Parts: sequence; structure tokens; C-alpha cells
Amino acid sequence: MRRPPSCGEKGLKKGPWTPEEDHKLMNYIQNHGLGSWRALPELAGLNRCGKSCRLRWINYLRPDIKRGKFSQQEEQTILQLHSILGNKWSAIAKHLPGRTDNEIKNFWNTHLRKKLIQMGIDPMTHRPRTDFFAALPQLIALANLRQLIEQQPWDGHTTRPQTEVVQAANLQYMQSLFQSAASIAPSPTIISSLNSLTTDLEQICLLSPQHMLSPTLLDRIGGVDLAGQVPHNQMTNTLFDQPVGNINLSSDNNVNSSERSHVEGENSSQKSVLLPENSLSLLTDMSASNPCNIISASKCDGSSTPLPSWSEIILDEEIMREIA
DNA sequence: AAACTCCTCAACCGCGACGCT
DNA sequence: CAGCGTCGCGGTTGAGGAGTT
Repeated sequence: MRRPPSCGEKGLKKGPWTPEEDHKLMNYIQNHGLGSWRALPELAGLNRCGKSCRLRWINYLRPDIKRGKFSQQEEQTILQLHSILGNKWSAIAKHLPGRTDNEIKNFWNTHLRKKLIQMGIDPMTHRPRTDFFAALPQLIALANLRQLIEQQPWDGHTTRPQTEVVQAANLQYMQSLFQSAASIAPSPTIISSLNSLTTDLEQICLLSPQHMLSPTLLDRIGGVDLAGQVPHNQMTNTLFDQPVGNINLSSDNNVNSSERSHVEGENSSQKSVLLPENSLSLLTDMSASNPCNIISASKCDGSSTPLPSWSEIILDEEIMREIA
């Protein structure tokens, strides 16, 4: 089947819309309503293809479009729905009135996806990332840091104040890396890297006691056998291991009832959502805090028992129907 | 102030789904 | 049922604004 020519092939205008074009499109739709997108451009006096007009209307000109930053509640809803629906942006957009699929998709790609990756969570599966290649950038950074440390003069002369600042920053960064790396199933290479870094960290701490590692991390370094065995009693509660409670999406106490999720919907008694307590708040609070606080909450033993993804613990009739 | 890099988001493209004949 | 036209979706791109050096 021969496809209709794309916009460019007929000498139709492409690219950003001018206010005049917007006005024409708005006027036409207000006067005639939505009909055939194919026929609209000619009828409205626009030198655009119908597809372009449709997109412009849906993503920008529609009167019910909500502009501005996504609220924390919207962010939670997106994370929640994405864990169930995947990249079904239009389906997700149906639960966020005033938001377009394009807007949600952009927001996901520019903010949420990165946030999850930073946290060591696979943005597609919403599970902790356990693959080696996912850890590669961190391992490279670890290796570079190690090299950096080995090259430090530590001679106590004029460079000292600067050195301390750099070391403090390094320490902070290494704490993050450590916690990230510890959440990944260790390979012999990783174990070796971590072992040598542990030694390096100990040396730094001895030389620069004011930059002690946090008790949490020290406990972690001490408690985690780098060969992959985690003493059972030291296993931290994980985001995914917490008892599943019957809570609504607004686990954040600051969110008032009128802002509650659209997923919860009109019939909240029927559509309550099961989630690990506070998990979404943790996720959406990430921007202001150290990502590794969350990363450290993942299992450290590369356990063979797969951790449940949110989708496995979320029960929402409407969404399940949508999936079906 | 200029050059450069990074980030955001509007818009495009290709494809599958759907509906009509 | 097949063929065709249109619509809607998801992935991707690139212009331009913001931030940094």
C-alpha cells in the first residue's frame, strides 16, 4: 500500500508554528469542530499537513491543556502508571487530565528516566539493575578515582587545603559509588575493585579523620562480604521488600485529598492501589537528596529470587482492564 | 562577552491500527 | 475479505534557551 506523502513531500510548511497559523487553526476548530484532519488544512487555509495540525492542536492549542511543571503527585502517577503500562504514553495521559502524551513522554525522558537510572533502577522494568554493563560507568569511575587517589601527593605542604577539599569531594562521591556498586551482583572484577577501594578509603580516613565516612557506609562496608554474601541480619529493608500496605498513591502526607491520584479516580474505595509503603514518596523525593540513599536500599546479594516490580504489587482494576 | 555544552520540548517521521467501501 | 485512506501512537530529532567555562 502506498502511504500518503509526508508533509514535506507536497511543499507543505514544516517546523514551528507562527501565531497566525495558530490563530487560523483555533478559529477553524472553534467554528467547525473537529472533523477530518486530512481535509482541515485546506479548509482552514493552512499550508500544513493534517498530521501537523492535529499535533499542534492536541499538544498545544487545546483549551484544556495544563501548562507548567509537573506536580509531585503527577510525577508519582506517571512513575506508577509507567511501571504497569510501560511506554504507553497515551494511556498514561488519560489519567493525567490536561497533560498530553507528548508532554508526559518528554518529562519521562528528560527527568524521570534519568532519576530512576541514577537510583540504580531499570527504567523499563522498574527493578533494581543487576546487569554488569549497567554498572560499567560506575566501575570506570571507580577505577579513575582509584588512580586519582594513587596520584595524590599527601605531602602535607602547600597543596594540602585544596587536596582536602578534593578528597572530601572524592569521599562523598565514593560513598555514592560504593553504595551503588554494593547493590549490584558482584563479579570478581567488581569485588577486586571494591576490596582495593576499601583499603584506599581506610587510608584516606586515617590521614584525614575529619572526613570520616558515614556510619551507614562503614557499617555497610564492614557488613557486606564482598564475595557477595550479606549477613542476613544486616540486610537493609529495601524499597521492594517493605511490607505491602494498602495505601493510596498520596503516601506523602503533605498531599491533600483533593490532589490524590487520578488513578485512584472517582471511586476511591474501589481503586485503591497497593504499594510498598512510602515507595513512591521516596522516588519522587529523590531530586533533593542523595540518590544513593535509595540505591542502598536495594538488595546487595544479587539474590536469585527476583524482586517484585511495582507492577506485580499494584492492583488497579481500571489499569488492569486497560492492559487486557 | 564570547564560546561552548547541556537540557528541554515542540515537532516530525514511520508504522500499526482502525474503519470504510 | 481485501484494499485503501486516515488516525493515533511512540521514537526520535534539532532548534533554541539556560547554564557554565
